[in-house]
Amino acid sequence: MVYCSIRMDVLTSLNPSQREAVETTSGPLLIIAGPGSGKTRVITNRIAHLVTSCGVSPSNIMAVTFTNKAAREMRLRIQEIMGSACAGLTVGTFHAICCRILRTDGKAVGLSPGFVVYDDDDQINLIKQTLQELKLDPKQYSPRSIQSSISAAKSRLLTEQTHAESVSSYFEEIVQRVYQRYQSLLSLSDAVDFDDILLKTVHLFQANPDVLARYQEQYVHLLVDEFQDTNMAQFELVKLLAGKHRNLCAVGDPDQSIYSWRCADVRNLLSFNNEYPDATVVMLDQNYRSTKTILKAATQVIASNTLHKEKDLWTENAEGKPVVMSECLNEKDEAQKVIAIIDKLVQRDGLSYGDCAVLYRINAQSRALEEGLMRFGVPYRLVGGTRFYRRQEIRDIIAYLRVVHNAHDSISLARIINTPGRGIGQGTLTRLQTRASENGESLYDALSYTAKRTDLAARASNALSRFLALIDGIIERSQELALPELIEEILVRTSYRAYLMERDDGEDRWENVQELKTVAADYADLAPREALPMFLEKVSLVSDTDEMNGASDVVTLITLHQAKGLEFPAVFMIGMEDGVLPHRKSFDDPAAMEEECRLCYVGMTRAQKYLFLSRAHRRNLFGNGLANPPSRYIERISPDILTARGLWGEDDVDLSGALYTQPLAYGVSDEEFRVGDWVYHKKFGQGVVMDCFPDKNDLVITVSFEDSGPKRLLLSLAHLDKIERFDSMP
DNA sequence: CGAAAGGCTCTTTTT
DNA sequence: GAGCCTTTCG
Repeated sequence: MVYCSIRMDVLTSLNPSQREAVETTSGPLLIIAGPGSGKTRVITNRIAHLVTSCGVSPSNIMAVTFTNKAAREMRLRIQEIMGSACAGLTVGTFHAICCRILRTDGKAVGLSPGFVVYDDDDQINLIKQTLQELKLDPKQYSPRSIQSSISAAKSRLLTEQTHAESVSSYFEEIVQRVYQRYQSLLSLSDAVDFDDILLKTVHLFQANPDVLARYQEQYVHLLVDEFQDTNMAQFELVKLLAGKHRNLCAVGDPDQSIYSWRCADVRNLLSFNNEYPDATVVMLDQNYRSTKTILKAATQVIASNTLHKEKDLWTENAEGKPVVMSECLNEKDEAQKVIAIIDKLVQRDGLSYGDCAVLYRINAQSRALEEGLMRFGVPYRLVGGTRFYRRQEIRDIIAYLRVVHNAHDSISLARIINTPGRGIGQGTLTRLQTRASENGESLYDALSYTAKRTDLAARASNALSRFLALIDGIIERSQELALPELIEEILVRTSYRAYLMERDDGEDRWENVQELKTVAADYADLAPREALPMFLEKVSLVSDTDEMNGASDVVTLITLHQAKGLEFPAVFMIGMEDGVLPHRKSFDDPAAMEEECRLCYVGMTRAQKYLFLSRAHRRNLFGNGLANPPSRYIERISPDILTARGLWGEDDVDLSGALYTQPLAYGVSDEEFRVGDWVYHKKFGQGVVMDCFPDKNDLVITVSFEDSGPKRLLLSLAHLDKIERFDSMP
C-alpha cells in the first residue's frame, strides 16, 4: 500500500525526460539539467525509485553534493518522499564523505585518525611561515597565488613529488619548493588541507585495491550533483568508486559552470561520454521557473558562447513582463531605484520582501544597497558577508580547542600563543618556529623545550612558561569537562571576555562566542573524548551557521556565485556594466569572459516573474569613481522584451504593466513633484521623493529624509517645498 | 614588545 | 573604505 502510493507519486507527476532520468537505473547516466528544470525532483525521485521500486538498499546508494546545505536539503526532500525508508543513505559533500573514509582507512596513506583539517586561512598562514623559512619575499610571491597554485596542483592529483616533474617556469619552481616544505609542515601538525582530503582519498584507493573494493561493493549506485563543478580529483574519485558497478549518475549544466577559477573542469561533464561511451544522456529542457520573456532574454545572452551546447529551453509559463533596464546616476541612485521598485512590488503587486533578491558581481557592491535599505527601513539579509566561522573571535576559540585536541597543531598554536596578548611577540615566536623547523619538531615541542630553559631573557621565558602551563592545564581539564564547559574554561582562563571588551565592537564579538557555545551545547552529552573531535570536524567542514532561518520575510542580497541554485519571484541584477559584469579582470582571457557570461546567465535564470537590470553611469568602487559602459550582455537582449528606463525615469510610465501605472509627476497648485526631487519639510528637514501617487483628492508622497529616513506623507498636510539639489542622495 | 601610523591592494570563495 | 602588512618609536 505504502509502496504503491510512493510509486504513483514518484512517476506520475514527471514529464517524459524527467521520467526517463528517474527510470534509467543501471549503467552510466548523464543528466543535463537546465535552470529550473526540476533537477532536484528528478534526483530525489530517482533515489526513491531505486529503493522502493528496484529494491536497492539505501545503504548501497551514495549521493554527492558540493555544499552542506545542498546535502541537507537533498536528504530532507528524500525523507519527505520516503520517510524513514531512506535510513542508511549516504548523502554528503565530497569533503565530508572523503573525511569519513580517511578517518577509517587513512592509516594506509599515513594519516592518523585524529587529523585536523586546515581551511584556506590556515593554509595561507602556513604558506607565509614556509616563505619565511625559505627566505622568500611574500611581496614577490604572494601567499595567495602560491596557495592557489598548490591547490591547482592538488586538484590535478599532483603530489609534491609528481608536481616536481611538471615544473616549467621559475614561478612553478618556487611553488614546488614551497609545496614540499608546506606538505611536511602539514604532516608535522597532523593536519591536511581541503585539497588533501580528496587527493589522499584517491591515493588511498589507487594504492589499496582491497580498500577500494570494499567501497565499490558498498556503493552500488552513485549520484553526483552539480557535475560541471567537479575537478579532476573529484572525477577520478567518482570513477574509482563507480569502477565496479558503473551505476554513475552525473547531473549538471555546462551553462552554469562558474567555478573554473576554483579548478572546476567543465570538461568532466562535456566529455562524460569519452569516459563512458555507453552512457545514457537525458536532457531536461522544460523550465518550470521563469516567464517566457525571462527565459528568452537569458538564452539570448548566452547564445553566443562557444562553449554553449545548443539546447532549447522552453516553458509553458506565461509570457510575463518585459525585462527592465534602469539607468542610474551612481551606485546610490541605483540602490534607491532598486528600493523604490521593491517598495512598489510589495505595496501594489502583492509580493513580499522575501520574494526579492538583489544579485551582484562583487561583494563591495552590497554596501550602497545596505545603506539604502537601512535608511528606508527595508528588512534584508546579506548572504555570506563575514561568515560565522571566519570571524576572528570564533577562530581564536576554535584554535584553542584544536590545540587541546592536538597540541602539535602548530598553526593553531601560533594563532593563540599571543591571543590575548601575553608578552610573546613576533621575535619570540619566530625563534620558536626556527627551532621547531631545525629539529623537525612541532611548535609545541619547541615551546616546552624553550620554556624550561633558564638562559633566556627572563621576561620571555616567564611568559612562555606561563603559556605552557595554561595550555597544559586546559588539556588536563579537557579530559573531564563536557564541551560547553571546556569552552567556558578556556574563556575564563584566558580572560577572553576582557580581551574582547577592549574593542569597540567587543559586545558583538562576545555574542558570537556565546553563539559558538550554543552550537557546542549539541555535543554536551557526549564523552569529552568524543565530543571534541566531532565538533572540530563539523566546524572545519561547515561554511555557515545553519543557513539563517529562511522563513523571515526580508530582501536577499547575494553574489551571483552564491545565488546559483536559488530562485526568487523578483530578481535585481545591479552593476550591469562592462568592468563589473563582465569583470574587467576577465577582459583579456576569452575563457574567463565566457564564464562571466555564464554568470550573467545564472543570475537571470534565478528570476521567476520579474527581472530588473541596472547600471550606474558613475560608480564608486574602492574610493575612486569609474564611468563604465553598459554591459555587453544588455545589447544581446532583443528590444521587444527589454524596457529601458532612462536616467530620470521618463520611461517608467508603461513599465511592466501593473508597475508604474501611475504617472510619476503630479501638479498640485503650481508645485510639481517628481521622483528624485529634493524637498524640504519643516520638521524632518530635507529629503528625496521616492514615490508619489494620487489618493482621493490628495497626493501620497513617500519622502526619504536625510535624518529620519522614509516617511509617507499627504501633500495637503505636509507643506513640502522643492529645493535645489542635484545629487540623488547625500 | 606592542601601539600607532602609513602604504598597499582589493573578483568570484561550494569545502 | 577596510584589512593587512611593514615600519617606527617609546
